Amino acid sequence: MKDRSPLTDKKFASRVDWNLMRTFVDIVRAGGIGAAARQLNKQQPSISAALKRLEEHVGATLLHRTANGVEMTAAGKAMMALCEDMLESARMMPHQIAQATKRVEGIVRIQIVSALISNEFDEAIASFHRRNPDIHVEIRVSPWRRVLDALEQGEVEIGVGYDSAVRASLVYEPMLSERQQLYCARSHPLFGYQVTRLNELRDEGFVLTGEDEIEAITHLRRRYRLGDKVSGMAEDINEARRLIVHGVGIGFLPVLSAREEVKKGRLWPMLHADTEPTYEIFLLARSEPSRDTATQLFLDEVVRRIRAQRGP
Amino acid sequence: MKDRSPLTDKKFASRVDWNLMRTFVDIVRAGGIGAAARQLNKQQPSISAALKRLEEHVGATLLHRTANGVEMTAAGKAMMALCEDMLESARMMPHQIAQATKRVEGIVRIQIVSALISNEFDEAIASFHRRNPDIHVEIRVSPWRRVLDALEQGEVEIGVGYDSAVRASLVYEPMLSERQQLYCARSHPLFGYQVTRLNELRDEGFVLTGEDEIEAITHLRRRYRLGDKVSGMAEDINEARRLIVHGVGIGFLPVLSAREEVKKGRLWPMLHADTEPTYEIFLLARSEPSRDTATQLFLDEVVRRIRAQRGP
DNA sequence: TGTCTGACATCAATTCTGTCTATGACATGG
DNA sequence: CCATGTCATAGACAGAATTGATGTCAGACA
Repeated sequence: MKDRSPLTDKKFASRVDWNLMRTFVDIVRAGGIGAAARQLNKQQPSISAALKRLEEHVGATLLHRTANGVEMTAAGKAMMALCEDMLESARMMPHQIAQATKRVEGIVRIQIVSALISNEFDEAIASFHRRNPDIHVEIRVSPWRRVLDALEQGEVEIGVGYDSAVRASLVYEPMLSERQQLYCARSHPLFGYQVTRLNELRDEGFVLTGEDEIEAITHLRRRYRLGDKVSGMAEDINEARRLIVHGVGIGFLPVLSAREEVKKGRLWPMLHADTEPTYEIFLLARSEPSRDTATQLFLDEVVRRIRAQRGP
Repeated sequence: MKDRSPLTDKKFASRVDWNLMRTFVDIVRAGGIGAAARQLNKQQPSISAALKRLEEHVGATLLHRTANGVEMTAAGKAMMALCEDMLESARMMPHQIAQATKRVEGIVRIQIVSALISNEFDEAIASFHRRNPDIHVEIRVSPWRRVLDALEQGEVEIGVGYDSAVRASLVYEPMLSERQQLYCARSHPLFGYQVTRLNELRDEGFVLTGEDEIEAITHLRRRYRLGDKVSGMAEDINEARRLIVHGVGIGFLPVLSAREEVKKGRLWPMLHADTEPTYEIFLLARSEPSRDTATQLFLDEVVRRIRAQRGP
């Protein structure tokens, strides 16, 4: 009965050294034992031995040692998922405890694209401020490229917007998918008509959103030579909408942000709904280690809500 | 900068000894430092020191030491929640790894009350068998009291049924809430009529379910002196329904189990829907340490599904 | 091929840190 | 007011993890 290693051990959780699980995550993330050792300022044999101990307790090979690093076995992947959960809990501790202990002070700066419509986000801000009245919340509006820059520069903690690529320095939480539509004013000759051939619009005067234009739209415009004739320009969607409503030109707007005007009969969607360009709006933050407690709590709040919304 | 204790530590998760979190759970669950020490076969100062180390790292008092044990502070409660998450992950490891590594063999015996209708449960069994074809699944039917006994005796691993109390040796996962209704057959003079005064039924011949009768119903019957005249008896709901359908007597049945017969016009619900007795059906298992991998995996599967169902 | 490099494993010596024993302080209850 | 429970502190100790040196193996490159 000395052999208390295998998987049938009922008291596994109370016998293993939980630190081995943290080390395991480090090894996998680093991609190898030596690599992990360097990151942790330890000696390589130390990590090697730790992994061995863990595998002994578990009773299965977790990682295959290859000539250039390690790769997870099936068991390793299962292990990794659980270990990452543990890490996530551990990471939360300072923040959660700060919140429970004292009133957290600090500042959360948010940079956001204009005219975003999201109930979850609004509610998250409200509830966050209710729970943490001493945290100062600041919102700035800018074109989406500026949102990304500001985040990476550390000018703000949180971003909301679009991105064409995925940067390692940021984390992306999908918030909602937005659609855009091409609108014209009531005074426009095509008001009330659906346009099927985009070429027909080549000579129309366009209201553009400049730097704030989503790339999908830019491509679409290039393709059909739309907007060669620019009759108006505003980087803020709300202002662009004003220009379009007042007949300065036709132009693309997010459907939700135009809904009210459409209902009032002041804007007309010119394209068939199936052809509306779609893109994802993300909640953005710098990746882990550089977040302070205020930011982390805000992030928790929003992520929790948008996940709850997306789930079902 | 030697002082790297407080809450603002960005690398908290990678500096603390994760084992302290397990110990923390043990202390809270045991209700005191000494008590925890005894359970863990350690000396009291050892645990005391561990808690102190943890509190130092966290930078907050987690537990108030009182004359008879400890009690959690606000910070302690926040900590406890996260530590329990970690423990839960750790507990899962042997089972998850077993599943990932080999085809798990074993047996899961389920004792269940008759005529239970639950899609989630059915699907869970199907998907469980798909993922673990080598695990033998056995289902037995019995009155609810027998379900509880069988579980506690270790005759079966899983139970589904009702309980009037809460026993420490079992864990309860709410599965669905069932309603019962009083039915009569088509041949009955009251078929088609709603009974408002239960007293009127005092002289009716009843079909009873004996030991399988839910306590709420027993009370209801006693109160109105129903079922003094017993004209039929069957512990299996399906058989009781048969007796009622064929006019042996009137009797209570779960609404779902009678639905088909009602639709076919062979049974009639005599009471107003608002007065239908309601009770919870639980998924039952013995508490933690005595579960084998097969049982744990089955439990995971079912719980995951019924939680997903209940959540929204 | 041979050799070089980088990856991981093994081993003995050392350092460290958690544990134990013993003792003290403090509250509660009879 | 003493008995009995709680937890805290201090110093000795032992075991476990880390170190640093060395060994093995696979792939890359010439």
